[in-house]
Amino acid sequence: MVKKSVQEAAERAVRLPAEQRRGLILQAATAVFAERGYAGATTDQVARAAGISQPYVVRMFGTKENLFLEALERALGKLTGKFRSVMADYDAGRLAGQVAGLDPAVGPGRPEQLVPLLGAAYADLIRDRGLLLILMQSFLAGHEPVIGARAREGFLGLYQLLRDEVGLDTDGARDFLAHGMLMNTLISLRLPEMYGQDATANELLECTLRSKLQVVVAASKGD
Amino acid sequence: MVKKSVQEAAERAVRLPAEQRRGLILQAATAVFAERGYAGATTDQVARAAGISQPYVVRMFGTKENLFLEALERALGKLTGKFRSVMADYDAGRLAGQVAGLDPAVGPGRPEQLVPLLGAAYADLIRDRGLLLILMQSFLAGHEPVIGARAREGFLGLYQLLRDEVGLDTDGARDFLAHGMLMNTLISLRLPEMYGQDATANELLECTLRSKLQVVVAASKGD
DNA sequence: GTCTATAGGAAGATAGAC
DNA sequence: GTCTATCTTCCTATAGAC
Repeated sequence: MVKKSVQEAAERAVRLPAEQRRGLILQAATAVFAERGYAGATTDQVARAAGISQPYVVRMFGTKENLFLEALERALGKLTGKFRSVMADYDAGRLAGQVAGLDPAVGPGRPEQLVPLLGAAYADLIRDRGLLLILMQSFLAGHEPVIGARAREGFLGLYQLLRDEVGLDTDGARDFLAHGMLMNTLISLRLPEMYGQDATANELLECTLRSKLQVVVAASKGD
Repeated sequence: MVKKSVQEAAERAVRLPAEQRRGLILQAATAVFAERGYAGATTDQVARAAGISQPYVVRMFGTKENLFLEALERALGKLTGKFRSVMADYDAGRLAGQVAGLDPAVGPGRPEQLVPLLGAAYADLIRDRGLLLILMQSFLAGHEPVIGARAREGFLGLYQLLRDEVGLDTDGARDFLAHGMLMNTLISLRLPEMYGQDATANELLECTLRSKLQVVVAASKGD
């Protein structure tokens, strides 16, 4: 029966190695949770986004809570990974072209030079749809016993990274986090999608995102 | 039957004028939505918090969405109201005791003097449990068609207030919002409740909340 | 490795009594 | 002005086939 096999090809997901499938589901979950929050997202929405059936999502991750946790873990890992790789590049002198005066001995020190680099790296992460936003959603889920606890740890971990590895002082780390939270808020509010349509929104976006505006606007519009 | 009347007194809400009841429900809704988000909160939780039945909540506000909208409206109104009253007090010279050099002609200008005052006023709003957090929850609900739209408007309105009424420049308004978003995030994460238990959390809280720490910690612990 | 069917349990909203 | 009862829809999770 040709008809049946066509139907199957359309409705049935191709068999994939479990690890690869997990990755795809986590990616889909990140996007869905980022948009709708932990409570607002359904495992069925994740399943559709990943192109598989709802029970299979649950089967692979046990519970919705655990799925969120794993997506959160992945996001935290990618963020800290990116930050550390920027620092490694900087310390190895591989960013010579992008930084004005590269000698921390004179002029601005390493932390001060790293801040704009890390800020740009942060904004760049929005390409991975939902990565920053699922973090933000976890921060707003402080009342959830398991997820909230992990979110607290993760947030404090970021602060420690800024302080101990980047070398920022207390106020510097705070300011970096503050601007990160503002960026997340603007993205969550979907202001980048209004770019060009509202003068106030434009002003705020330009001033907040500076060099990374194009990236963020493009990513938000589903590029 | 004494037993029955006691039971009724315990289970049945006292009759209240509709307007007063609306206010109580909105207050309860603010707290519940602030904690669990729009999607995560249930009308039943709001009803319990307000001491009435779930259908009555729906009866009074039509839909859960509309209940959230009205609570959001109230929060936006209280916030802008508080900011404007601080400005009025400042301009009328009623804050002489609280500001160092009060003459905008010499030293720091009006906007620069207002910033810490508004910051303290902002932190003070946490006394009204959930007021700041329901705003934050609305910002994270950008995908909701109605609520998201109002949240965008509200956020841009705050930016305009800072720019046009307070008189901050673009960067000043951005920084103020950024630190507000950080404060909201810390509160949502329940870090104030950890105060005294974690060195890193303490450092971040002290540096972010400065003079208002006691207020925030007390309010978070349910005072 | 992936699906269909479905149990079991909320949650929002309505109807109608008091 | 406020409640109880309930309809309906939706969602997580399980069972079991292919």
